[in-house]
Amino acid sequence: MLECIKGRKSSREKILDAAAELVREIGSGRLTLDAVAERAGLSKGGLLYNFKTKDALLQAMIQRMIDEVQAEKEAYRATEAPGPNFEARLCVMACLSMRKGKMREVANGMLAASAENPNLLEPVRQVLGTVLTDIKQKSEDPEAALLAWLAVEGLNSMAMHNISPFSDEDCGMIADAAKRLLEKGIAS
Amino acid sequence: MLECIKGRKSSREKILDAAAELVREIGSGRLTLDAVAERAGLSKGGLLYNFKTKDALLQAMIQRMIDEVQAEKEAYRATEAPGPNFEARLCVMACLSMRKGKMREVANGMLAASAENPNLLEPVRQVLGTVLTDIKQKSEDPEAALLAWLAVEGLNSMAMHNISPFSDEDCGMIADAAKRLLEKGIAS
DNA sequence: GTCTATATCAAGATAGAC
DNA sequence: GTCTATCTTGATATAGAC
Repeated sequence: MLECIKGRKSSREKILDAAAELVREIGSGRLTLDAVAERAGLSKGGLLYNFKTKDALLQAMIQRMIDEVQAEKEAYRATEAPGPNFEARLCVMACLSMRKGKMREVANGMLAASAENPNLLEPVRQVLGTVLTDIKQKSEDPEAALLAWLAVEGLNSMAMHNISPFSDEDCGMIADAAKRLLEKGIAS
Repeated sequence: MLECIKGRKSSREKILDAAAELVREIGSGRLTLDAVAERAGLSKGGLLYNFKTKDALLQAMIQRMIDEVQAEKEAYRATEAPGPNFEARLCVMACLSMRKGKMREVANGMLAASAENPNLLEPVRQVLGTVLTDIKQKSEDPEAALLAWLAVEGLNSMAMHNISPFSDEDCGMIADAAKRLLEKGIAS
C-alpha cells in the first residue's frame, strides 16, 4: 500500500507477481523459492529477506488476492446502477473481473497455498462466509443470487485449474446470463 | 473393474482411497508416497509395485474420479424423469452426488494432480469439453443449463478446497434452485 | 537489502531379499 | 506381491560476507 512512490514495483510486489505466474506454469505444488527468486530477478537470500518463510509468502499471496477482489467489488459499488440483488451483482462483477489482466494470475495464490498448507486458506473461508451472509440478507431473490454467484465462481475455478472448456464468447454469454438471472430471477 | 471377487478391496483401491483421504488432511502438494503407503497399510515398495511412479498414481486418481462421475451420470440417466434440459440435469445431479460418501474424497485426486503436474488434468479438460458441447447442443435453454451446471461446479470447487461456507441446508436449497432453473429457465 | 555458501532434511525411485 | 535398505536429488532455511 505504501510502495508506489517510485515508478518501479517494490521487491515484494515483483516477488508476488513471479510466484503467481509460476503456479500455472509448473504446478502449485512445485512452486519453489529458487524458482520464485529467479523469476523475480533476485537471489534466494533476497527473497527470504522479504518473506521470512515460504508460508509467509503464500500468506501474502492469499491476502493480495483477497484485497484485489475486495477493491474490485468496491469499485463496482461506486459505478454500478442500483437494482435488484445489488450486492450479489457486485460479487459477480468482481469475480468476473478475475478473468482479465493481473487478477487472473493473482488467483493462483489460492492454489499454491492450498497445495502447501490448507490452513492458509482460512482468510478465504472467512471472506466467503461474509459474502454468503451478505448475499442471503441483502438479496431480493437469494436463490437466484446464490446461483449466479456460484456460477461465476465455478467459471473461475475451472480457469484457475486451467481446465476451462469455455471460449471467450462462451464466457461473455454466461456473464450476460448471470446478470439476467440476477435481474429477472428464475421463471415461475 | 475386475477386482471385486474377494470381499476385500484390492491394494490398488486401498491405495487410491488413502491418497484421496490424505490430500485434504495434509495438502495436495504434500502428498508423499511414504504417507500414502502408511495410510494404505503397506510399504513404499509395495506401493511402487502397484504404481510405478507417483505420476501413475495421480493419473489413476484422476481416472477414477472421471469414471465415478460418469457412472453416476449414467445411473441418473436411467432413473430421472424426462423433461427439459435433460442432459444438463444429469450433469447437475452427478456433480451434486460428489458431495456425499466416497465421491467427496475421490475428487481430491484433481487437486493432487493439479499440484504435482497440471498436465495430468488433460483427461478432465476433455471431459469438460464434451460436457459443454453436450449441454449446448441438447439443451432447450442452454443459458440456464450452463448456469446451473457451473453453479454446482462452483459448489464442488469450494468443497474440494475446504472453503465452502455453505451448510447442508444451504446446499439443499441451492440444489433445488438449480433444478428449478433447469425446469423453468430465467424469467423474461 | 541482496548475495553466496552450506547445513539439513525429506522425497522419489531403485535393488534385491523374502 | 510386499518388504527393507539405499541412492540421489532437490528444497527450505541459516549464516555471514558485501
